[in-house]
Amino acid sequence: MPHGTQFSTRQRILGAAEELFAERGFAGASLRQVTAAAKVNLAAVNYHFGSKNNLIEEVFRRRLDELSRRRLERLAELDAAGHASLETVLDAFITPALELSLDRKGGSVFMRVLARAFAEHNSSLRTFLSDNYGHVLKDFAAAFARLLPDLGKEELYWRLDIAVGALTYAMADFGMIQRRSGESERAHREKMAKHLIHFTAAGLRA
Amino acid sequence: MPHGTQFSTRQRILGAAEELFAERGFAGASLRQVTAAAKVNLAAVNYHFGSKNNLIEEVFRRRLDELSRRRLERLAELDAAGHASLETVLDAFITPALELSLDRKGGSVFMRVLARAFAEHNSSLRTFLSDNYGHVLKDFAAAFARLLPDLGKEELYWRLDIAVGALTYAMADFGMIQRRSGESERAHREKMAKHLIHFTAAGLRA
DNA sequence: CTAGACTTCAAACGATTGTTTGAAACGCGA
DNA sequence: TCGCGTTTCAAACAATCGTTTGAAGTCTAG
Repeated sequence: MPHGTQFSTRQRILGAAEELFAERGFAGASLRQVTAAAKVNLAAVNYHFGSKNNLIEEVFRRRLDELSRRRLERLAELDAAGHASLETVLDAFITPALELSLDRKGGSVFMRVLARAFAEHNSSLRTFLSDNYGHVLKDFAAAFARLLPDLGKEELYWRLDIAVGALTYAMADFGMIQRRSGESERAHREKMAKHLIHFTAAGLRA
Repeated sequence: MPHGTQFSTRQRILGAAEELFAERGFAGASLRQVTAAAKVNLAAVNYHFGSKNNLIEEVFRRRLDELSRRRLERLAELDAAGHASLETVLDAFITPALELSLDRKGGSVFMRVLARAFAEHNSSLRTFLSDNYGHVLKDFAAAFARLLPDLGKEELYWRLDIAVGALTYAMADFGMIQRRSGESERAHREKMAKHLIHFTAAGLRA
């Protein structure tokens, strides 16, 4: 790492990798495709990141550090203000992801990558994500436990597991509903978030 | 195709491919790994299936033909008997997938492969699945529309999209809940199906 | 202006990818 | 037993994979 800002090459690689991993998967996107899309030299990946695996982890770290911070921040605000409800806690989890998606041109690029990670069952990637960001899910689970005191622990965990599935799948835009022509990406995603919160809250209450 | 039964090589390849695609993805599992696991010659894949892409499609066809048939059969039974409710229709969708999972030693191998297909956003695989098995989802959507007559069409589609996400994710066993030691795979999966139906029905009603 | 750390580059490394080849082995009807 | 369609096999194809190399280029502190 030198002195001045080093955004250029590193960030270009991360951006291109994110899009190609979302589109073709981690194994399906080659470093040559990534570096070509980023318009940098092939060797730049191993120079800046060491290996393809490290690049993959860095793609997650770049987004998840801030995403986790924002989620926990919103959750803490709710607890402090005494405004915690199923709907507001779900909103604290979803809205930061929504904003992240809307930061980028294509929409939910990173969320698609994140959903891919769930499919990697025995990979070291799941260990990496669980080790580094598992505490976020734990904090939210504790908040839901407080809001649903009548639910047994096992019952609660089942419902949370299903809820995470619904959220992951929907935020990754894996479904069949297409954005209506003329409707902005923002409007489409916000409508989805609204339905998602409504649906999941009802499922958790059941 | 010769005279006698030809289960051996073809079926061994399909079984090994299914497991490796579930574990490493379509791009991540090579034909050499597949043929080694199936204990057949490398060239057998191209001889029996023509290409890797055709093999992938055949992995789906082998399971989805019967799965779709059973799902529609159960749905038709419900309609004929007048027993259709949110819970029973969800059961008609989930139980056949559950039985398919329990047919095999490892549990939900094929369901994991199926969930991988959802992540392949622009691939020809999604087109193949949509073209050949889209009518199943359509029939179920129609059944739900009849059961939720007060819901607007757009509202209904949003909820169904979210429901499919929850079902896909859960049936693929992507969640964090582990089977309890001492608990059978069957008992674990049936418990999941019960929670899944309860959660999703509540979300659809909302 | 020079020394030296940092970054980029073209080129190549061996390994692995999907696919093709032609010969060998097989299985059954005639 | 012969002959012939079917299947298996080892070997090789060009292409692509992740990674490494050493030289060329860029930049700033001194």
